[in-house]
Amino acid sequence: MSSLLGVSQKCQYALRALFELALRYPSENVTTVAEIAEKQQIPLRFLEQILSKLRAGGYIESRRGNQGGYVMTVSPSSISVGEIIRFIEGPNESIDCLKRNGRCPFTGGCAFKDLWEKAKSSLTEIFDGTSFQDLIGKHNREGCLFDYMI
Amino acid sequence: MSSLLGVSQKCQYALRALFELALRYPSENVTTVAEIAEKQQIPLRFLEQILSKLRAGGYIESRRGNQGGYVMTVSPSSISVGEIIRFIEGPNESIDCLKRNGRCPFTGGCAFKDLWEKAKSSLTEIFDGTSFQDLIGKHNREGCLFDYMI
DNA sequence: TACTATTCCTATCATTTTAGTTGGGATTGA
DNA sequence: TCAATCCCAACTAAAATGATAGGAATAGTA
Repeated sequence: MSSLLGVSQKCQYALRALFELALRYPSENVTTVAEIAEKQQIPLRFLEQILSKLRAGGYIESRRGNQGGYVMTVSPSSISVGEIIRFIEGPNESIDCLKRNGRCPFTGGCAFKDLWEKAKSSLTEIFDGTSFQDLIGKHNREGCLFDYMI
Repeated sequence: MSSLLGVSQKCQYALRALFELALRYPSENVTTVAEIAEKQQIPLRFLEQILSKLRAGGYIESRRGNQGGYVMTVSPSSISVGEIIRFIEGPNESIDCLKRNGRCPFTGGCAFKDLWEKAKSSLTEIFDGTSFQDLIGKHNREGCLFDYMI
């Protein structure tokens, strides 16, 4: 990663997978990992781990065994993209100034701190302000193919 | 990196080093790598490489040999933080959707693309809108110590 | 000239992170 | 019973990160 926005592939997979399940909400039919993997072009065994983690976080539920799969049980409008990013990426903070007990080279405060905070809060605002329902709305308005419904 | 804002340690060092030189602008006296390293708490040999790169980019100039060092030759008001971040981090793009020829899982367009673009442009706006002169202004207003002047 | 402080160039390296892969076990519906 | 499916944990290959090291080139100074 490197250019400003730091969102790992894994996290992008998680978001796409959750989006795929959100599209089916509030149906109680489960969707298999294989189907999500195919629709969203994610390596299947890697996706397994990601869905397992999302399940642990309470964002989705699973049904095991034959005819099993995953299903979203909370409303897509109640989950924001930002929440999922934080959940998947964890509490890592790459900016020294923003770390707890981060060291600033100047005792009087660092010239960059405000800037990093501003950038971070701007992203937080955008990502926390976008729910999966919003994504679905956009998706629909732009006339994407619902090939899974055909 | 990992949590939203993806700015490497190396890049933070580059920004701090350049800021340190900007503080001395428009003086033509050079500053040694050793002094910058000490003031900004950056590993010296690593900083050497970073300054070398900034020089190649035309942001600073060097004087070699005894009594040598680095000096800023362009106005701090003409260089933005965003420009330096891009210069140091390079053209890497971690978001699939934003890559040239990036593959979106949906042929009709990806539900996330707009979101990534919005986030990216928000950061660009913030970082490109902040020059090193702005940082110095902030630094001064907040009463930081200019211990190198004492 | 010799000496020393400095930047410059290139290679190497250790650690961590990333992005998976693999193997096998547990569970369930038919 | 059997096949489809999720579940768990370990392993791994590649890349990125954050340096470290050696020595060459340069320039001021005695």
